[in-house]
Amino acid sequence: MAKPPTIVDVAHMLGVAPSTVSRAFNNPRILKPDTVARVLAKAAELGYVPNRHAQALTTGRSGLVGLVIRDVSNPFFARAIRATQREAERLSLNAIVVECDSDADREQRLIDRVLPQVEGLVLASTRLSAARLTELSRRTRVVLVNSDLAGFTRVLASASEALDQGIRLLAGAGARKLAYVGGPPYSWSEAERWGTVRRVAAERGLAVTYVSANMGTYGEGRAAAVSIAEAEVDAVVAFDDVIAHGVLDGLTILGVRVPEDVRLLGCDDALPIETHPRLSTVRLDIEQAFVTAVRALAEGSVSGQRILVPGVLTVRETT
Amino acid sequence: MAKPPTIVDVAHMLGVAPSTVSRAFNNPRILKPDTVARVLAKAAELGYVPNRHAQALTTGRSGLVGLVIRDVSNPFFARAIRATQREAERLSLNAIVVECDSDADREQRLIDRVLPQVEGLVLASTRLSAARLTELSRRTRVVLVNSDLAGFTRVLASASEALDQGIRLLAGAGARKLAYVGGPPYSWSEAERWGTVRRVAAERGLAVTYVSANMGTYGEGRAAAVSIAEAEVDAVVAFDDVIAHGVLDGLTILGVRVPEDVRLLGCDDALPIETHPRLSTVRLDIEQAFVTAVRALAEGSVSGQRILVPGVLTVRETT
DNA sequence: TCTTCACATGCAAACGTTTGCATGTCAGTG
DNA sequence: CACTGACATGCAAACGTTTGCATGTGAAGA
Repeated sequence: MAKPPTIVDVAHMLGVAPSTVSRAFNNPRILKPDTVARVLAKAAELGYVPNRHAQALTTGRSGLVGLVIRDVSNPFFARAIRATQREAERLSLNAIVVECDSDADREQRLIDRVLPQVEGLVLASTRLSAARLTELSRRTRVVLVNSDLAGFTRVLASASEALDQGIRLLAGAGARKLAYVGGPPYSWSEAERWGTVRRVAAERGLAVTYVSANMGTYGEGRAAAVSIAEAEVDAVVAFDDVIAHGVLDGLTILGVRVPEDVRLLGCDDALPIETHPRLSTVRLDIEQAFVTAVRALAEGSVSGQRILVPGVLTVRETT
Repeated sequence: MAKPPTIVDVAHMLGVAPSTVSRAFNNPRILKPDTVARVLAKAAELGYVPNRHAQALTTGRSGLVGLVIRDVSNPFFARAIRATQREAERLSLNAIVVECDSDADREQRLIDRVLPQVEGLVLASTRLSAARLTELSRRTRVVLVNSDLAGFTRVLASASEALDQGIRLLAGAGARKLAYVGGPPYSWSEAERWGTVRRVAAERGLAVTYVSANMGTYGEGRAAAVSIAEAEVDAVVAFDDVIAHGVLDGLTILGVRVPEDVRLLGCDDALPIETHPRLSTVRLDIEQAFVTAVRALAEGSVSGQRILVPGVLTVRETT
């Protein structure tokens, strides 16, 4: 691990000034093409790579964005990570991923830690209070995903419209009693989904019972199946696919057939696997949402706009 | 986003030298306790936070480690990311995650990009050639996970022993014909697993057919079910749980019952969900593996040791 | 009372870039 | 042939730390 060559090394070997080398990389058009070529050639020969720390120090730009999520094992966030990283790559950035477990204090702590290294932060379904977010936005650029807080640039992956369609479909197929298995409370997604379910159910004259799966785990979904079976509903809408799969498994164990006895609709469409029968769901355009978020960050748009990215109903075998 | 206070601001307000402030943070014991207290208090009051870029420039330490993986949506890597980040956190580091899709060139490109920012790299199931790795190790610290290359510090999450047990269990239950559904070729894990299956099968006098699922996706697993059914085997061992679940679904569609007609054993135990019947598998200690890797990096142990982390057989309902 | 030394702190260089300004050259114009 | 500019490049300061060395202080020992 010999120490790498610096801009000065390259400059000396060529008998030019360090600034010339710097410009050959950052501002080649103001140099004589021949000079640029010589510098680049020599740099390649020596294996010169700019020192990002030094660059960051002078320019204030570190080339890093932070992505703050709740749970890496949730497939939703897998898609989020991939999209974020891909877009960052396109913008010559690197992404640093932080998992913070639905715990606001931990989230704050971890954010404080990455803060000094990043140019900006994408917060997915953050648990931070409005006050803390405002404070945060004074220290760095912030873009919110799936949090609808006025004044912030925010991207919302909306399931509302597709869910509406889905419920009408269920009602059309004869469903009268509905259960909604809710996910993490206080999240924008939960509020939007539960709100939509309640509203549309009311419009269509469907009864709806609420069952909770606060942590959003598979196990909770399976446990929820018991109360669902007791409630003798015709259809279930779940907060997301992980929960939906839990419900599916739970119902199967109890001898309830899906979709014959009960129809089931999930949300996200992010699972790396399928089950049998294949789950009907709302496919969210998570990629689009995070790509948009990263772009907004990079552009430095502190515009505070509210961007909605709609999902689409994907009917498979459980409805 | 007013520009944050620097060490010099703090120093001036207190009438001390910048170096004193620096020492109050990094080397408090050589200062008068009272001074330390005053500095810390004033720093807190001003909201002073050390500039990591400047620190990185002088010390050469960026506080960042890179984690290079193949596929974020694979649950194996979800556990890897979590463990890495947690351990990094404990060591006051941040982790930067890079997904590179089983593509050596892309991997090289992305590594080159993060290289200047990180103190070291954890490469999980890398696709890089030995030559490239050697070259890489001259430029930064490298720890390998699930690649067994002599000379490098490497951590191996081994399924061998547990797989051996599992196959003996299958044989004991009367299995005579085995299928192995292989994952990404050229990976150490694949070599170890397939090697173990073949060896143990031979020892027990079992016939074994190889079916491939090169990309390691659910869909390939499901497709593989067809050839499995044709081969009329008694038991299937799959490279990992994602594939195993695909196989399970595929077999179910074909009317083959698991475990009655065919027994099924997966590997990893990382899925955020379960299916019905619950999958028997080898639970790998992925956390332990990555925690070890990060520690080795942080300690700067270029010792080149080979660390084996064994998995345990977890019998559930498919065997 | 003078010397010695430990201890606490200050000074200034260094880390590797970027960038505003100064300088030098040369072609084109009058 | 002198003058103006455009153009290419050099010079040096700045970014915010860390750290080896120098300095100043006061207490302990002689």
